[in-house]
Amino acid sequence: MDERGHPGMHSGESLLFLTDEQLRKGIEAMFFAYRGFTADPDRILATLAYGRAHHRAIHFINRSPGTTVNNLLNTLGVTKQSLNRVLRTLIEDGLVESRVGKKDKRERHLFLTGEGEALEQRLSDAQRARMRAAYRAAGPEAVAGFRTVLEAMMDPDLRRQYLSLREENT
Amino acid sequence: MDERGHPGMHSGESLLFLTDEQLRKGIEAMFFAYRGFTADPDRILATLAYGRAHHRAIHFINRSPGTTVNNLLNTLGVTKQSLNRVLRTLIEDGLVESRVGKKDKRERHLFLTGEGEALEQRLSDAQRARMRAAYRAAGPEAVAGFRTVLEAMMDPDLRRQYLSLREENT
DNA sequence: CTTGGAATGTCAACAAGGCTGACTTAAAAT
DNA sequence: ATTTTAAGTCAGCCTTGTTGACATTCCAAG
Repeated sequence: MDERGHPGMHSGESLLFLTDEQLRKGIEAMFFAYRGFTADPDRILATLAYGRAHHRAIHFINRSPGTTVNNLLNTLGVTKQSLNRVLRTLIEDGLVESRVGKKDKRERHLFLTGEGEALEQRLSDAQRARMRAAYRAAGPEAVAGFRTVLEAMMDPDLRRQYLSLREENT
Repeated sequence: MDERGHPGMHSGESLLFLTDEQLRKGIEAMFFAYRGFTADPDRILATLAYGRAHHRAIHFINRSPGTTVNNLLNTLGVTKQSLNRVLRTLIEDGLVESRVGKKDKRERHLFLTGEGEALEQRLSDAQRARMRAAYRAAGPEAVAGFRTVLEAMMDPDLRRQYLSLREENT
């Protein structure tokens, strides 16, 4: 389709970085990078009979201790049945604790146990090691650009969640 | 530590962008952005009884027409049984054509049919639209940084594949 | 020419982790 | 008192990944 940037759109600036070829490279970069992104935790999880879904739950419970099931549902974007299956095994295995809400007793507030925190550490250490290497190799300016583009790529709802993440609900 | 990043250095410079908190934000950015990244094609695929696996196969066959099954296997990082299941439906549905190799008749070379190309267009148009919006909002420098960090995040094998992608094998 | 190994395809079985739908329980809100 | 909400559960289905076993084809080395 449009192979080179058309100068006359917004201003006179070069839009060469918006060609289909550039976009295709970006798409493939996302695909390959995401594989790397999940590779290290996946290896650890495989030895424990857990999967990526468990990792995600653990990550976000750790980030927001006391979060409710509903909150987690919205963050993860899965059905409560899917989440419940994962959560149940984590609670049975003693990695997550579910406490009945004080104000609203219908709610369950989720916390990592000591053991849960230990696994979270193992997983995020592995994932951060790769991120750290990539960040260090790329430098601070590239990192800023990386984050900017990723934010712009999110759905608005998720971007809001991503940007807020300061709410603690206990 | 001070706040400004100094582009070219690596000794006494600020490493604030390498804190665990910064890394965690990067990790979550990847998670949320990847959701956005796949959302639009997923919606189209859902109406066609295809999944992400079909999209990936179609994408890489389109990128390298005539690629062999083995090549595709390496690129996608799945087992041949998994790929075969997807490939079979695509061939049955007339989106992909499999031609016996001329030099080595054991190999199958894969091509998109007209119909296959049409679907590829629909899917990649949708995906590129989001990427284009994100790129435009972020600007060329951010895009360069985005690509740099993603490349650094890949496994070395995959990075090589990502960077080459010029081989045509027919 | 024979044989070993590579590339491909296929069958079966299984698991993770998505989904929908239906239903229960408890508690809050109206 | 009734309705709505939060959570949990059961059943069943789908996609997409996995292993393992095995057949076929055919190149290439002995």
